[in-house]
Amino acid sequence: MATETVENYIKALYALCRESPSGEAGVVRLAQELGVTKGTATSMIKRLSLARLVKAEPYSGIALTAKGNKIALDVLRRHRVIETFLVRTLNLDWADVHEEAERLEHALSARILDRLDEFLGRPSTDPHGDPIPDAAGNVSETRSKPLAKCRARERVCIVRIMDQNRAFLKFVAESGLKPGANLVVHSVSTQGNSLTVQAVRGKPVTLSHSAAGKILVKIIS
Amino acid sequence: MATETVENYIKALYALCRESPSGEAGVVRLAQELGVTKGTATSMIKRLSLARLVKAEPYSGIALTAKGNKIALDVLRRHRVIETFLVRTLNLDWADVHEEAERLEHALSARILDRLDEFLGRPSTDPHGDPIPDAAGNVSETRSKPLAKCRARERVCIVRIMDQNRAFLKFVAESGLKPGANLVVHSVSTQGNSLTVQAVRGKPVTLSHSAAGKILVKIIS
DNA sequence: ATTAAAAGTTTGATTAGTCAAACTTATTTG
DNA sequence: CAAATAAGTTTGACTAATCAAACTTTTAAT
Repeated sequence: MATETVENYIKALYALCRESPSGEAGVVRLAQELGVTKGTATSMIKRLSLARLVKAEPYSGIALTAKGNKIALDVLRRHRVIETFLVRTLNLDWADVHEEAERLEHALSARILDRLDEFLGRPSTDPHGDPIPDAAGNVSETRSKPLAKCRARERVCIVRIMDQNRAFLKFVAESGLKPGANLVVHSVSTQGNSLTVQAVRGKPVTLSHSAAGKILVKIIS
Repeated sequence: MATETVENYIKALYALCRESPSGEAGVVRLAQELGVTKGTATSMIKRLSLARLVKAEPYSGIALTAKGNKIALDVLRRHRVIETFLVRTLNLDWADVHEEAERLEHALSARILDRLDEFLGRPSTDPHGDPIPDAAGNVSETRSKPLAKCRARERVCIVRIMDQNRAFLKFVAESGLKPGANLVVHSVSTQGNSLTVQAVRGKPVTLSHSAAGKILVKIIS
């Protein structure tokens, strides 16, 4: 079994590879993400490379191997099942659960994970709308687009919030923009740097382009 | 915060001090308990002593300080709340939960612990009958005596099983001797090395003296 | 009261994970 | 394109936790 530290590196690499267009991660960003120096990250990458969890040539990009990917999905599954449990069963605040899950995800055995998953009714997404990989590592992502790309008068349903920042999540929740909420796009500013939406029984909310970019929606047919 | 390793040393020391008549623990037993060499245990004791968590002179007994005791009770609380959750909510087997709780107890924040405790209705004992210290570190142990000290025809209620061994717990459960079960002591062998008991709606079970010594009971008035 | 055994300590080495700082390679940008 | 900057690597040192093996002290036994 990978150590807690290794799991954290793998998880961070998974996220970085996702959001980078090349599909590869860099040492400096990785180090930032984990709060270590870049030298530390380099030496860890060397270890992961030796263990065949990542593919990395000196002075070039880093990518997960199939083996590394499997670990990433496993950690992600544990993380998201725990988040769901903390919100649904223990009534923890939406905005707080990320940090808590971060600590617990490494201590969960396969057996407990499965019991927890069963107890929760095998949820397909966590409270942020992030898909929960199944035990085999399959992820089914709902087709969606950023709210930022919507046009005026479109009716949409929020699918996912792509940000774990506590302040942002608190704002999103207070505006009634949690996953599952139905919205109408009121208006889009001419320069496209903000848009106003209204939840079914809520007040109109104006969002910056960057905020609307982190909210994924599907169009209601 | 103490590291996971430190928490484990403290917890083991707490148990050893309890069961020793002098109230002090020794390095060799401690090392055995934790699966490390005695040299390792010695050097850790030195560190704990420096951190004022234990009181220890070279070549003599080890005792927890007030500070060390507080940590021990905190870990014990986390351990026992988790065990209760695993058995009551996730339906894990009585005999398996100890090892699982061992891994989880170090990853539980105070906030989650309290929510879990609340969710479970603030239980006073875990599934083995071990008392759960409250958040302030108070433990209320039910007055009880070992089943081994009972006489024939006494009616008793099982309060606590003082052993985490899986095989023993499986045997105890299969014999219907879980905490809360009511028994009649049928007979006590002349040499006192075994005794036969019968649960209310169960078959008679014969227990060795050592097994009966690990089962704590209270007399039904 | 010696001496053998058990308990406890010390020493030197190892692995995981980390940092600071010097260094090298790649990428920008004037 | 050359110089500046950013990205990545290496080196030497450190802490936590561990082991094996030599060593010392205490305890038990003859």
